Amino acid sequence: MPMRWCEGKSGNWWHRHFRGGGYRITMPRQVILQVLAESKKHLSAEDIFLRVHQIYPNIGLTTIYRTLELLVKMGLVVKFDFGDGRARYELRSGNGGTSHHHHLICTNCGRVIDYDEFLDEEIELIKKTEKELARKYGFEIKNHTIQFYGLCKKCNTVKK
Amino acid sequence: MPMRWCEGKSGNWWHRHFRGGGYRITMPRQVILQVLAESKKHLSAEDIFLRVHQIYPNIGLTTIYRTLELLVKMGLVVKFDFGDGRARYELRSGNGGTSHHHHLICTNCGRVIDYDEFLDEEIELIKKTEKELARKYGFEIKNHTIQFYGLCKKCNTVKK
DNA sequence: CTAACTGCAAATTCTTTGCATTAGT
DNA sequence: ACTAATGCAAAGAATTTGCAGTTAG
Repeated sequence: MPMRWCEGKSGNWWHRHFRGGGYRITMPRQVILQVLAESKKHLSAEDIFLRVHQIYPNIGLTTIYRTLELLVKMGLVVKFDFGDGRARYELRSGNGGTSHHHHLICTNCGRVIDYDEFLDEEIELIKKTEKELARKYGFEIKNHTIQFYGLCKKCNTVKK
Repeated sequence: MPMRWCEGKSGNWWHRHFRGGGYRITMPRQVILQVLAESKKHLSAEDIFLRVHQIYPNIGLTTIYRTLELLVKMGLVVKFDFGDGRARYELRSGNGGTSHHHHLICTNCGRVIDYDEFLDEEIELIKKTEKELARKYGFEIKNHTIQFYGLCKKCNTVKK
């Protein structure tokens, strides 16, 4: 029904991930991925549910959770915790390439900024650290997060 | 009753934080801080509750939560989320000095390792980034986290 | 066809809140 | 004494689970 979004003749870029894992390509999954792809930034399960609901009203919240869990397991989506009790989800950078997720979070109002300062240095350090951690602890590292917490300009002046 | 832990004649190091903020020094708070100081590493509210309970059985879980909230607000404790739906708490490094909290988390079994590779570089980069973010976005940065997620050696071989 | 997927409702789990009581200062 | 702090029970919120019906391959 919807589905008009960067699809090749043989399906979308993520189809192989599904086929390969023996997972079925269903309408809910397509819509959820579409929503994630369109609005990219740290959505909560409920955010996703609401947007998905507009496109395809039959999809339940449970399916959102189950699909997100699958997508995270497959590595297509990253799950975050900003400390407000609800998880956020973000599609991994388009296709290949390591994705980086750097957030600046206001602990008072919950505002989240995606920053991009010193990314190159950061990425270099992360890579190095990842390699060393993998070697030393035998971990297979899948992902990482870097987050700064504090008070945004507004909350800082209002001084609650 | 308990309280035999690095206290000067005029009270523990954290007393001034309490007095200064107009907060009372109560038994639950003392015990909770003792537990945090003794076992340092990423405890959940329930972990803390259980240990506190052994020392002083009357303290309720609610008080644990309320005290932790206060301690976080005061900056004495750092709150973490490792993605398993329960928050973890850690006492900030002893006294002064910026504390750094670096974790390597197995997404399968939940094991958490505190790593210490490339800390100097990391700290330097963090400092620089913090300064820049404060300048650019007007944030007053209070804290940060760096976490790596992946499969630990065991979970990786068992290949679930 | 048949096993994976879905939706609903109920259940869990973690955390917060209301309120009467207790205890620092 | 005056209030902050506590404990209990109940409420809330996010996420998970059981199960019968649905659908992709």
